[in-house]
Amino acid sequence: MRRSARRTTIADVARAASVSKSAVSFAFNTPERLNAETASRIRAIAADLNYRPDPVARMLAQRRTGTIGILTPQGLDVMFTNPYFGSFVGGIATAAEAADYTLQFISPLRGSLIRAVHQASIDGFVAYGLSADHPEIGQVRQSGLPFVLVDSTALPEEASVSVDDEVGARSAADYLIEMGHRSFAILAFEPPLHGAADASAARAFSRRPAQPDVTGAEADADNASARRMRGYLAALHDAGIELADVAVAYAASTLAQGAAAFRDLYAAGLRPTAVLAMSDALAIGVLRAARELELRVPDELSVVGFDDIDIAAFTDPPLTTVHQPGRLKGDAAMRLLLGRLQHREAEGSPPRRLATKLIVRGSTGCGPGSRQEVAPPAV
Amino acid sequence: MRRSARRTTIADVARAASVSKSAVSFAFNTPERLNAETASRIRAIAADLNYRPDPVARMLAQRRTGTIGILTPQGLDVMFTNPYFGSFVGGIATAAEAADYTLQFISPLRGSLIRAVHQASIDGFVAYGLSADHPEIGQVRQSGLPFVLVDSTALPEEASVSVDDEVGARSAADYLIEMGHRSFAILAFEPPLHGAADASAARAFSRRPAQPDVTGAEADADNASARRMRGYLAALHDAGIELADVAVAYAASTLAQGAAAFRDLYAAGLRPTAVLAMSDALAIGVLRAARELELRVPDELSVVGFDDIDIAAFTDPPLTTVHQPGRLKGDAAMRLLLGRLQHREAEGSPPRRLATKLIVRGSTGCGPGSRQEVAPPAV
DNA sequence: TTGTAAGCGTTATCAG
DNA sequence: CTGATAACGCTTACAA
Repeated sequence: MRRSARRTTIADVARAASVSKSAVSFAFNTPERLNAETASRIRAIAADLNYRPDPVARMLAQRRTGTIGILTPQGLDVMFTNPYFGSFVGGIATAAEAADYTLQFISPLRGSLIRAVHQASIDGFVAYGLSADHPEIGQVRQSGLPFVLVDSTALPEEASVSVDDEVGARSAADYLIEMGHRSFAILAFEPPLHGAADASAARAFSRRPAQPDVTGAEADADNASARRMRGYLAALHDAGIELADVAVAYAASTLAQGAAAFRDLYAAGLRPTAVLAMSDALAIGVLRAARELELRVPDELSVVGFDDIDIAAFTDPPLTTVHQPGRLKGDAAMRLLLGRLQHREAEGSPPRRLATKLIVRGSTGCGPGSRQEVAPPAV
Repeated sequence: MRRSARRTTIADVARAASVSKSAVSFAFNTPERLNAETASRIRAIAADLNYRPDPVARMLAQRRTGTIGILTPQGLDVMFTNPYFGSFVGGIATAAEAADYTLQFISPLRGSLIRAVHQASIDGFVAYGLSADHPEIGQVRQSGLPFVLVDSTALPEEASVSVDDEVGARSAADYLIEMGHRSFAILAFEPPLHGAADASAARAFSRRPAQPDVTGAEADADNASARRMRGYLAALHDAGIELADVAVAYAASTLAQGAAAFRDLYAAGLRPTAVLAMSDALAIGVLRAARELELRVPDELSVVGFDDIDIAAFTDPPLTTVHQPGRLKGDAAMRLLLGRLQHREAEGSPPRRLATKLIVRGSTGCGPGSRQEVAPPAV
C-alpha cells in the first residue's frame, strides 16, 4: 500500500535545508519575503529532492481550488456529439486558461446533478442548458457556490448569458416567408418537458394543431427548443399562415434523426417547400434526405438551420443558418463568473443576451410560384 | 472576506448531535458500523444543518481525488474544433462516469504541460497525442502518477492505446490504386516537428521528393501524421508509383485549410485524380474546393478521408474514409487506467492497438482510363 | 457501538 | 527577515 516511496513533503525540504516549513512555502509563493540567497538555496534543495507542493493540501489551506466546473444536463458523450458544444467549451476554456483556472466537467452523478456538484471541488461553475423545469434547479442555487447560467433564464435573479433564440428563429422564418414560402415544416428538438416516453419515438412526427397565439404549455417552457419554436410560430402566424398546416417533427439533434424525420414527413405525403430546423445537425440531415428523395435544394426545397457550426459553410449546398456565437457565449459566461469569483460584488449583473444573425448561403431559394426579387435577409 | 457565513463542518454536526466527529463520518461513509438509529439521527441533523462534506478535505485525508486528467497537447479551444476529439472524450467520459471518476482537462499551462500536471489534483491521467518529440515527455513519466498514452507510442514501456494508422492509411491508398489511380495528392497535417515557422505557411504546399524507402526524418517521427504518411507512401511505392510525382500539401486539420490546400494545388497546375487526406475535415474541405472548381466527385476526382466522423456519411457525395474507433479508443484507455488505479499491478500491459477500417462510400471512383471492375476494398 | 487523537501537506498568523 | 504553531475539514487506526 506504500504510496511509491511516499511523496516528498514540505517538511522534508525544510529539514534538508534546515529552515522552517514556512520558509519553504515562502520560497515558492512569495520569494520576495525571503533573503534572495536563502530563497534560491531552498528552491535548489527542493528541486534536488524532487519536491512538488501537493495541490490538494494547498487547496485546503487556501480554501480555493483553482478549478471551475461546467455543469452539463447530460453525460459528456452525448454533449460532445453536438459540435456546437465544442465551440462553447472552447470559448470557456480560453477565458479560463487566461485566468489560470482549470476546467472540470460535471455531469449527472448516478442521475443526480446536484450530488455531482457537491462532490466536485470547484470554486464556481457554469451551468449549461439547465432548463427551468429541471427538478434540481432549486438545489443548484443553494449550493453556495457562485455560478452563471448559460442558455437558460431559469433563475432570473442569477447571472446568465444566452442568445436571442426567439429573434434568431423568427428571422429565419421571416426570411423564408419573404422568399415566398407558405408551406413549412419545423424540425424541433425532442421536447424535454413531456418525459422520456416520447424519446424512443423520436423519429415519429406529429402534425400539431399549434396554437395561433403563442401561449400554452409550450410557450411557458424555457429552453432553446421552446424559445425557437416561439420565434418560428410567431413569424408564421404574423404572415397569416395557418399554423394547423405547419408540420412539426420532433427529433434528437443528430444528423441521422434529421434525415429520418424528413423522410417520415415525406413518406406521410407532406410536401413542404421550406424546412426550419432547430439545429444544423438536423438541417444537414434534411439535406441528405432531400438528396436521396431527389429533391433539389434550394430549387424545390429550402432549408435553414440553426447554430452555424463550422461545417455549415461546407455542405452542398452551403447551409443557410442562424449564427449563434458559441465561442463568445463561453467567453462571456466565464468572464461573468470570474468577476463574481474575484470581487465578491456584482451579484446582480443583468442577464446578458447575445445576438444571433441569419447567414444566408445556398440552401434557400424562392418559394414556388413566387418569382419575386430575392430580398435581403430580414435581420 | 467571510466565506458567506462559514460552511457547516463535521464538527458542527457532531456537536449538534452530541456525538464525535468520527460518528458523523461513519454515518455518511460506513453507516453499517453505526447503530441504525444513531446513523439516521445524525444524517437528519446533518441535513438540517445543510452539511456537505468538503470534497477537498476528504481528498486530503483519503489521498485520493476521484478525478482523472485528460492531457491535451494544445489548448482546449483548438482540441475541440476537431470533432474527432469529441467522440474520443465521449468514450473516456462514459467509462469514467461508470467508475465514479470525474474528468479534468489539462492543457499546457503557460506553455508547460508538466507544470499543469503538477498543479492538477488528479489520481492519474490519459495523455492524448503526446508525441515522442515533445520536450516534456520525460518529465511526464516522472510525475509519479499512473497514466496511459493515447495515439502515441512515445514511451514504449508505458501502457498505451492507439490505432493502426499506418495500416489504415495504407488501405486507403491501396484501394485507390486498385481503382486505377496513378496520380495522387496527399493532404497531411502540419508537420509538428519542424517548428512553428511553417505554421503560417500552412496553405502552401510542397511537392516533396519523398524518399522511396520509408526511412529518414519523417519515418522516425511518431505521430499520427507521420504514421499515416508512411502507410500512404508504402502503398504508393509498392505500386510502382514514382513518389517524386506525388503532391504533398501540409495544412492544419480544418475544413477551410483543406479547401485552401487543394485550391493551391490546383492553381499550381497539379491535376491529381485522387486525394488522400489525413482527416475528414481536410477531405471535406477538398470536396468543397472541388465543387467550386467544378470537378465532379468521384468522376473526375476521388477523395478519401480519415477518422470517419459522424458527418462523413452525410456529405455530398458521402465520404469514403478510414474509420477510426474514437469512442472505443477512449473507453479502452480509461479501462486501462482504471485497472492500474485499482490493482496497483498490471504495470506492463502491452500497448493496445485498435484496428481501423476503410469505409467505401461515394467519394471514390475509378481512375482515368481504367474501366476495370469495381474491386472490393482492400481491407 | 462509539469516542479519541493522530494524521493528510499546505498556508497563515503572529511573535521573535 | 525568519520560525513556531495553529488552522483547514476530514478520515481512520486504535481505544474504550
